[in-house]
Amino acid sequence: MKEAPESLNFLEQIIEEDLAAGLSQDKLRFRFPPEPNGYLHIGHAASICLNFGLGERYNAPVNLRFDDTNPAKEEQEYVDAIKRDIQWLGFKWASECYSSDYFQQLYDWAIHLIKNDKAYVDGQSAEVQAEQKGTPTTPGVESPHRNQSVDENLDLFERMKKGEFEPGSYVLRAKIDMTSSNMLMRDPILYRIVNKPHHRTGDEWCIYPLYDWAHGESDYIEQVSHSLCTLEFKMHRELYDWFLDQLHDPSLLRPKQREFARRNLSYTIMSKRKLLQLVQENVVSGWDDPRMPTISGHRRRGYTPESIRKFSDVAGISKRDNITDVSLLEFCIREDLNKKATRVMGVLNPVKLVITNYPNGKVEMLAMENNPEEENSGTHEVPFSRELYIEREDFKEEAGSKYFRLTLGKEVRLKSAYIIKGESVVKDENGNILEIHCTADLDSRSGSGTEASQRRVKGTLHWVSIQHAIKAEVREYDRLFLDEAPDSHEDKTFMDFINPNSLNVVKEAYLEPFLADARMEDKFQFQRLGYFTLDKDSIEGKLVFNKTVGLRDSWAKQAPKPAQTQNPAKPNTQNQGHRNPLNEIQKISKKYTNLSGDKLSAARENILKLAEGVSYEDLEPLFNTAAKKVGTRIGVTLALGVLLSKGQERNEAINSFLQEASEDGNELLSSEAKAIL
RNA sequence: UGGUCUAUGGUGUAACUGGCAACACGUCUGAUUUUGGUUCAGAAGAGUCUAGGUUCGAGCCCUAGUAGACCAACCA
Repeated sequence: MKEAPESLNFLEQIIEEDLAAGLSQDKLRFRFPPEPNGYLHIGHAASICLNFGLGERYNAPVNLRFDDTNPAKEEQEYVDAIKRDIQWLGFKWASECYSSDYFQQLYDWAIHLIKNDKAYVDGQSAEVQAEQKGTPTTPGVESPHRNQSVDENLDLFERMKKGEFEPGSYVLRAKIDMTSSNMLMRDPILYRIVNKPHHRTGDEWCIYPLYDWAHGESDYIEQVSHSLCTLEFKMHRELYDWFLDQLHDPSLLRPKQREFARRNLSYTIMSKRKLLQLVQENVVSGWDDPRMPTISGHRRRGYTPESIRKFSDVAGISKRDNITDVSLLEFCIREDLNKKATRVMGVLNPVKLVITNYPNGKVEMLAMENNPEEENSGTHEVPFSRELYIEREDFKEEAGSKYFRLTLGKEVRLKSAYIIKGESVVKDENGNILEIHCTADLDSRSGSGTEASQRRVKGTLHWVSIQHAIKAEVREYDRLFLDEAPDSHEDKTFMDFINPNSLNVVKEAYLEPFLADARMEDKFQFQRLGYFTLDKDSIEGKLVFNKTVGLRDSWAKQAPKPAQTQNPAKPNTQNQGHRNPLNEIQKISKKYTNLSGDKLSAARENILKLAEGVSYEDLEPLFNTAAKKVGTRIGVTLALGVLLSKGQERNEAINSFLQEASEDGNELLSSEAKAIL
């Protein structure tokens, strides 16, 4: 068998190259390095799946490392939540590491830098130092402390460590290059003083390393071969390498930082800081609110680990900015749940249905398939009786032929039960429907094998027996934001796009009694409605269900849209400049010579129409289009014809362009040119 | 106005050392269906940001543009 022509992402290609260049595969090692200052979200899931996926692919260890160098923001709660989420996704880390475990080593290395005259203690204020740093376009100036003696630096750093100074009074800086075009190389800070207890080291330290000093060195200590991070750290690579240059022992592996684009999802945000704001301002109920893009939010909502891993896998990894449509995530969870979820019935917006020819007091237990997607999933029993609830939207007194549901005089099947026909309605004085009366074809019971049971009717409805139904709360969710990219607007913040209707609580839904025994980990499909799972707010006798995601609904698409699902104004990240008519013409023209017949004349018409919006000033530069780009020249010729007919004066440029075109070997071009010459 | 990175259907990714742009989602048909679900069959949709160049041949190479992202926290 030939190997499948598998395509590698660019990071896998880099690793393959390193392997080919002599890196031994058993040296491969990865890490996932979250800062414990918030909960993990779906973007982190991409990074987790990437790193742990590489670990699985190359049979290499993957460390979980908490980047805990800022005691002001970090908490044990977050450490615990992060571990829980990674485990839930199904990954096992080789070692649980903490940057804080390396504080002593980092300190020793800092001393080493000072002794080599590569670092110095600066006692200027943050403002002054910022001033001296310059801007991306102007070089910085050196600190007056830059050339202090090694001994003085050693002494000051020692006293920083001992806690003799106030926060902000002194920092340790690397001595690199205040004129570098990379701002991070302008004598970056290695240590600052923070008088806050650390969640692991307590009061042991009062100086803390900054990210750049801690991260690469931690990678080095752990002998991580490939340190993968998001694109915003690209600039840090130069510093990462500089630090390693100062202390790398050639007998040890030297870590390599590479960057990939973070995963963005449409209609949500992926910033821990902003998610924290949603939590703190009570826009959501917490980090695990089912509307949150966090892993814990998705879990609570009913997503499976498999679906999130599938999503990360199918979305892939690259270096370009992206906004992945949520529909891809929704596809992944539906695909998984379709195979797993137990089919049940529940009515969220009930209206009473009376089967007038069904005996009062009679109860039948009907068999209902647990999962038609799975052979041996079995059945469970659903009680059927004279009085039922069905969804209000499933009945109309009269409707067009495209409406497959219950109307007066038309037949539909009650799922797993009988075929019924609408007969009459009972209304209150305001015209609201109180009851629907129907008759059942009593021979048509599902599975009875009778001829009537085989009859086909257009629609099938779900239902519950009123007398047997259990009541439960059902929470339905919509996207949290109304904008596709809520945090990418210059004039507005993400808070301006909060969807006021993102949560819909159905206080009293009616569910089949089977659901009374539901457990937290169960996944259900409420037939025709969507996938649901128990929420943690459930208590004995008062269940709460979360709607994970609806079923695909090709009926709803035809009907008028319920809400703001579409957002016509595309913020689109990258403007490729196809907007103006001239660009359109160029685009059409390119393939002009490949066209024939109707398509050709349509393209010609199109160009002529678009040419109405083109100015001569814009068109003229295209006169010197390369000779072999015949299509483009035809387009230009056609557009020029339109301009001339509108009164554009002929000039030398026009005449020589047309002359040349009319003599061209391509007939299409020459004839168009001759026509207007 | 400095530096770095990126640019392929509506979206996300492919295309190995150049060889007539592929896959998934989404969209639209049709069939199947006791879920307007699923499944199956099919269709439409880009000629690869622009212009020039090298080449028999360019999404891949070269040049010049354009657009977007990132960089001046004692955050990570």
